[in-house]
Amino acid sequence: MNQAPIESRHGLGHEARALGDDHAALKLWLRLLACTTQVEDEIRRRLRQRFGISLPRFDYLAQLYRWPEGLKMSELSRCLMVTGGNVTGLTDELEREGLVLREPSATDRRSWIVRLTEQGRDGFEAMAQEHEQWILDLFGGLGAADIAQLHQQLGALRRQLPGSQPPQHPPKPPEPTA
Amino acid sequence: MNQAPIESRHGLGHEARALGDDHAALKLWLRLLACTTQVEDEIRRRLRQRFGISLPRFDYLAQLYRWPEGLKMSELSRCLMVTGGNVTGLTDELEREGLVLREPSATDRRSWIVRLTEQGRDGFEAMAQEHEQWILDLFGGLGAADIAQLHQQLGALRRQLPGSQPPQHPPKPPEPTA
DNA sequence: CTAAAGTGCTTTAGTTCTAAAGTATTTAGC
DNA sequence: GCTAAATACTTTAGAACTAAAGCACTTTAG
Repeated sequence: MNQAPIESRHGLGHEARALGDDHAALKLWLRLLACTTQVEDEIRRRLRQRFGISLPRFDYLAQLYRWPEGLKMSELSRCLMVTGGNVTGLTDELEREGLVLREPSATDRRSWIVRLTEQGRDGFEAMAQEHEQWILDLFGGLGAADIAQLHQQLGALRRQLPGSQPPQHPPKPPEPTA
Repeated sequence: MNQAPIESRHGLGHEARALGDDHAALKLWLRLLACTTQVEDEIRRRLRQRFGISLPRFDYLAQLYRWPEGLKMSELSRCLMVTGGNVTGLTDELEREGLVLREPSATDRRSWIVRLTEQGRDGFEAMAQEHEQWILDLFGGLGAADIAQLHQQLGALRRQLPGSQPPQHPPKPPEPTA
């Protein structure tokens, strides 16, 4: 009948890109990818079903939420790890939907400051709350100790990945009013 | 000048979707996502630069490589976790480039069996070898013990994710001739 | 001050993907 | 055997992204 969401919760997934040999790092990578993909697809599905929003837009709103005074489009581009062209498109749509607002920069006439509208802010808060509950559900089968340990180990992985700089926030990281 | 690859190796990345509170599961998820994205982008970049191939196509070839007798398109769709429409498009292009081959199924006239050509097979082997070396480089800063432990912990995470079935291979998993 | 280089955003063309609908063939029920 | 439903692939429209080029403005060097 239909080309359905493909029943993404099967057991195999990415964990199959290996050749025959059993190199540990490769297996680790494939498992890492498989876990992430599985969770991400589930979140994506729920966001669309529950709120009719895509994950990229949710991420976009989440970033703006953390900087109530707004961000330049170039800062958004860096935060979201996407190209500027992509930010232009997303901003166009979210602005059209009344969730964000483009304001001209006072100091640079090339630049825009993007901010959440009140509607965008309220809407995101509602979504974020449920989103966090989903994460708790998805990872809840792990105990608190396992969660902490995984978090710590991924931190170690991250630090040794080439090009890992210490996090550097755009203008300044204000309290997200939370 | 250009809207460059965005200097993907900065420190922050996805690890910023959180609100103000400090829930451990959410932080774990964001870090997991950040690690995966970082590695994946790097692999994607190297595949394109070194071999002029995209990650999706590499994954496609990798799956076929594991089943020398070929796979049905629907099986590929399941293995790669993408829709059938996507497989149709990828197959069209890879076939045009001479890397794979569509053969009619002997038992079902709706169905195609896709296989690597000799050229596809040889090409993939060369790429896969280098690809594995990249992974070793990227994860090499971790010791063998850390790698094993992370692998084990991600296995635990995976098993408790909702809908985790034991891996189920399409027809039968033959030795990949490696 | 002025030219050149740089920065910030937008536009364009093209890839990868999805969901939904369409076509052909097979399978099941009666 | 014939119809109805299911299956296997393809097609279409559209979202999300990228790389590259373009335009407007700003900064830097002479």
